[in-house]
Amino acid sequence: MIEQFRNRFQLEASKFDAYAKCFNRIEVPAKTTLLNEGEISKRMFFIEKGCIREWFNNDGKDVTCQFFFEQEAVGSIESFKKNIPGLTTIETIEPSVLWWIHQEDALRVIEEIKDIPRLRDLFIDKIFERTFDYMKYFFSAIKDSPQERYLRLLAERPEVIRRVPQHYIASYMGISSVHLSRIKSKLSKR
Amino acid sequence: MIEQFRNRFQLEASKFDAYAKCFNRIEVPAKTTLLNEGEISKRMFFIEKGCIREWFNNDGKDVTCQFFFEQEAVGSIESFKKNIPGLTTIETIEPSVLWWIHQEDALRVIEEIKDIPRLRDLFIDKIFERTFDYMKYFFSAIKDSPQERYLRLLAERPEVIRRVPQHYIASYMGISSVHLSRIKSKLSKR
DNA sequence: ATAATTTGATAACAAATGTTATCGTCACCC
DNA sequence: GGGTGACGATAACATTTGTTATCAAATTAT
Repeated sequence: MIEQFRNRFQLEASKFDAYAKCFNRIEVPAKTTLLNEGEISKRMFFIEKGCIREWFNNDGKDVTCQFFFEQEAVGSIESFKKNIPGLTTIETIEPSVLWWIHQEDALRVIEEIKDIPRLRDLFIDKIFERTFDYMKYFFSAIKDSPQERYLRLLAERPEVIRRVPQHYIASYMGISSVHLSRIKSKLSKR
Repeated sequence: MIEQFRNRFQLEASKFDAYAKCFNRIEVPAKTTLLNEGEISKRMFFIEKGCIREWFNNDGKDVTCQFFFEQEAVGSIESFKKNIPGLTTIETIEPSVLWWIHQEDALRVIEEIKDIPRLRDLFIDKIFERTFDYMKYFFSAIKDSPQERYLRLLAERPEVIRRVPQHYIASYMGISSVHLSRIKSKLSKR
């Protein structure tokens, strides 16, 4: 994991090592809560192995708002800067191997990165990508039927379909698990 | 308009004037198409007065994806860097006074801005804000009923309700105009 | 191994939402 | 000032989606 980052960002060795010290490796079983509103000191996670979902409580029902897999960062910059949407809970779906960093360290690293043009541009691109993603999700939500959205998810993020329990996917799609089951059944009859 | 920007960004006079030269003022009637897939050279607009909607064609129906009002920028950075979602059309809803800039000029200004820490941070904050907005829209789409989303729109962006024709709002909410009419009627009966 | 829990499919019924059509009002154009 | 089209309300009916309940299979815990 560490080596991947070293290659990816090409920092000077001393600086990289300083950053690397901030990261802690943990292994956790499935259904482990990593972050919730109770916690005061926030953390950010990188997934070496496993799969995570982010969700929040809406009138007693959980609404899943995102899934994360290997090589992705969770508990990310957005929720660091503001708390949106309200406070979310992050928990593992599969047994996972994670690297975590304190929020303050992450923010400090980001501030330093902003002065290195190459990394700054990389950072800005990452934010843009995230913006595009959420634009896509939003547009898809208003223009596509649930069945179309399921097919889109299957095409664009097959990992989600393969690895995530179906009722979480239904919640993420904003439909009932019964309805998702019907969609699958209808599709399989072709 | 120009003076507002001068105050907002506090650039050196010479640089500011160079930028200012790139902007062109136009006045257009309602329902004017400002940008569509036919156009090769793209433009970006700032609204001095009026109101704009952005939409795209989805199987023969228009889907409205956003509304813009005074002091907002349209045809923005996102669609400059990538073309998402596909190509959108931008048209005025009300008679409007606009300032436009060539895409290339806008990109050049942005590149220069990245080296001025204060403006760079402003720029990054703007992108973040946009990301948060679309996250909120997406989450609201999966967790709230159409009626709740209407009330949210009324609370958070009353301008949209006041100034935009209802069938555009319905399209933006991803519901039929009949259904939106029913929601309003139901709410007014309380 | 057995029990308990989670997951997913299905049916029956209820509620929400879409579609099509009709009508009235209002603004705009000649 | 009469026509035209845009806008919005409403009704009737069709379709989609949610809810609740039940069952079976798979997974996990003891």
